[in-house]
Amino acid sequence: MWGVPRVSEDHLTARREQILAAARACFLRKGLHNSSMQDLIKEAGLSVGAVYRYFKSKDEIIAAIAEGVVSGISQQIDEIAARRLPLVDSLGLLLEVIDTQLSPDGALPIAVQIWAEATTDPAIGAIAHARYSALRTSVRALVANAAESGELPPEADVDEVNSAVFSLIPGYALQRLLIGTPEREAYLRGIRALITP
Amino acid sequence: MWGVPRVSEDHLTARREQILAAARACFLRKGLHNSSMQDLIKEAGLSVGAVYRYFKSKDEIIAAIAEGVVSGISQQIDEIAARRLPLVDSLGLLLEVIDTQLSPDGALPIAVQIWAEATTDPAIGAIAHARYSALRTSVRALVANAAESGELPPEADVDEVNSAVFSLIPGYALQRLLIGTPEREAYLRGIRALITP
DNA sequence: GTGTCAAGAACGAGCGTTCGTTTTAGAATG
DNA sequence: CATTCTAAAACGAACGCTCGTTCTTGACAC
Repeated sequence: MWGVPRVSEDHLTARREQILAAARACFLRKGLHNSSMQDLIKEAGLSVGAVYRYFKSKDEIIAAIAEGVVSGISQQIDEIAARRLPLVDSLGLLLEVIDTQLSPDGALPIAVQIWAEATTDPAIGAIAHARYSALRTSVRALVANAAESGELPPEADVDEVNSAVFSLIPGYALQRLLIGTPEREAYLRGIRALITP
Repeated sequence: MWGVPRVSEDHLTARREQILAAARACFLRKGLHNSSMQDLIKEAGLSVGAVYRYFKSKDEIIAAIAEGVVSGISQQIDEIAARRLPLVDSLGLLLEVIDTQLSPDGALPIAVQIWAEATTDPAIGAIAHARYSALRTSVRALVANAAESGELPPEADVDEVNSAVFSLIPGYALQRLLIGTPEREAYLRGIRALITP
């Protein structure tokens, strides 16, 4: 027969999240591959056996983190798009979201590590592909709004323009992560000057 | 009397480059941390001792690769800037350069791995900072040209605009690496539509 | 008893690195 | 030119250690 669950399902997902949170903390501090299982087991305050009950390998933990790393950002972009503001204003709000994720406990430093992993590990590559596409699709709504409100040339292709607009997001994040500049407002002024010459 | 170099200096730098080339090949295939010293020693066709004569640790090899990974690109950007073409035309040429570096043996897949390492390793972080800044400065010449030839609003700040323009380069590279799109020409049309509305 | 769940000792594999030894290049010598 | 000599260069077995993972054990709820 099947055993009756000893603990609530909430407890189980909470444990899972506890492990993932510990893993994120370790990966942020030491990187995906310089964090040992022992590191993140200790960080989670659990035992080896407990962790291996919820994830059957380190790769599975990495994959789970890759799955979740930008889901919050996607949501927030959708909310911004729903407000149907002018393109540059939307981008301003979007950059605010990015700024909150640039901190040492934000999603973006881990996202960069996932990208690196994606270039050599097909399983992570597939996840990164899916998540990055989803982000790109969320931003597309901003560009579609701009096209409808006449901010773009009538013959402009929304997908093509979106490729360029979307670049501004990881481009900003990478500059901030690697060289610390520019400030959000300065970056926004740069965009404004570029797109309305 | 005293010993003189037993082999030519060319031989020594050639050996060094042989090791770095092998390391690049391994890192491309398996990533920085999933490539063992034995992997890249075998790839180089040398012995353990030979490799450790030229580099005193794996970290030193990684640092050496980080130093050199985008130097070729910087040069090519400078050449494009010297031609003083309209901004979008320069970007077109620049994207051609990027395309050549996107292939599985190009510099960019390794650059992404370096970025990831930079977020957790201060030594690599400093190198990445320097190299990324240099790239950004090279692109700045393109924007400065555009400002001089009246392609930008007179009050535009070149550095601020450059932050935005520069984003278009890693932004393109990341989209190509992670999701395979867009084509260069489509991307360029998107930029054109965005900046001349 | 019969099952789940957690604990942590134990394991083999593989890691980066060291080091004593062998080979080799080429100047010195006659 | 032939030989000797020596430090540089290359070699690769061996080392200590840490890795990710498995397995045995037992506590606790039915």
